[in-house]
Amino acid sequence: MQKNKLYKGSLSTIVLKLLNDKGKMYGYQITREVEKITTGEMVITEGALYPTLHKLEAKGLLSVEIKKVNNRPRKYYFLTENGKKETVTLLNEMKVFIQNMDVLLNPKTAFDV
Amino acid sequence: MQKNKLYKGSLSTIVLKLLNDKGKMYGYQITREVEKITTGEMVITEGALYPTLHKLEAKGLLSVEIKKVNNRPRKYYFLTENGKKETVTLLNEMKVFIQNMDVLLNPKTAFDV
DNA sequence: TTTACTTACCTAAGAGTCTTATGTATTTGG
DNA sequence: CCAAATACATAAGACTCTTAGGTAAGTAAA
Repeated sequence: MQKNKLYKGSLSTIVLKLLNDKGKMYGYQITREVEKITTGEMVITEGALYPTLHKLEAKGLLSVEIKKVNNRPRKYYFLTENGKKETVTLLNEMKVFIQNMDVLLNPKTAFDV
Repeated sequence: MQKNKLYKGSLSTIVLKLLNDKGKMYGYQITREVEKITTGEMVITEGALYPTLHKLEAKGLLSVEIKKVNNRPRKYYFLTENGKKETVTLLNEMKVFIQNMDVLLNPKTAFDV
């Protein structure tokens, strides 16, 4: 998370949304996918991601399935039912935040109307 | 900062932008203004705001002017030259963040095109 | 006139989230 | 063969906010 700032608290929202869309993903894949989608502008560090995945699993929002690929283990994560509900909640919170930032940072003058 | 989430790191951007637009403001006024602009949806706690103002001042981004109003002191803050530059930087970072969140959270399907 | 609320400043302990720096181990590409 | 990529992980520390106080003066209402 360095090149372009990731405001603290947004990582869980990103992870849950990706899993919501893709069904199941493993950690390393998530870091690649975020870079791909944002054309390299946003970078998720592994030091932030893995603890976040473990935390979400501990909260019962994610489940894990370990598969061996090329003789190496991969941990595929996917949303639980509670995880799906939480995804909706967090996406809405982000939407409200962005709306609030919009009115704060792009105030409309009388001339705009 | 409770009712609707303020992602960590965004408070300085909000403060600098308000001061950029209003010229000078005092702490309590900033908390009122944010609530007013966001129709009460975003609340800045004083426990977060005052340390932030002191930090921005220590960094040389803000200057202070104390005025007595109604026999009580008010600390008016305003941007220094460096503060104006930093405001531009932080506003741009926020803009990029929001753009990245948009492509991450609102992916376009082939049918959208 | 006492009580409660608003204005206006402040600090400190703790929680939460990320950065930075490592570490391990296998596979792949040149 | 060696570097890079793949794939997981942890730990110390920094930073930012929450929560919970505290001080003090003015204002409104009962």
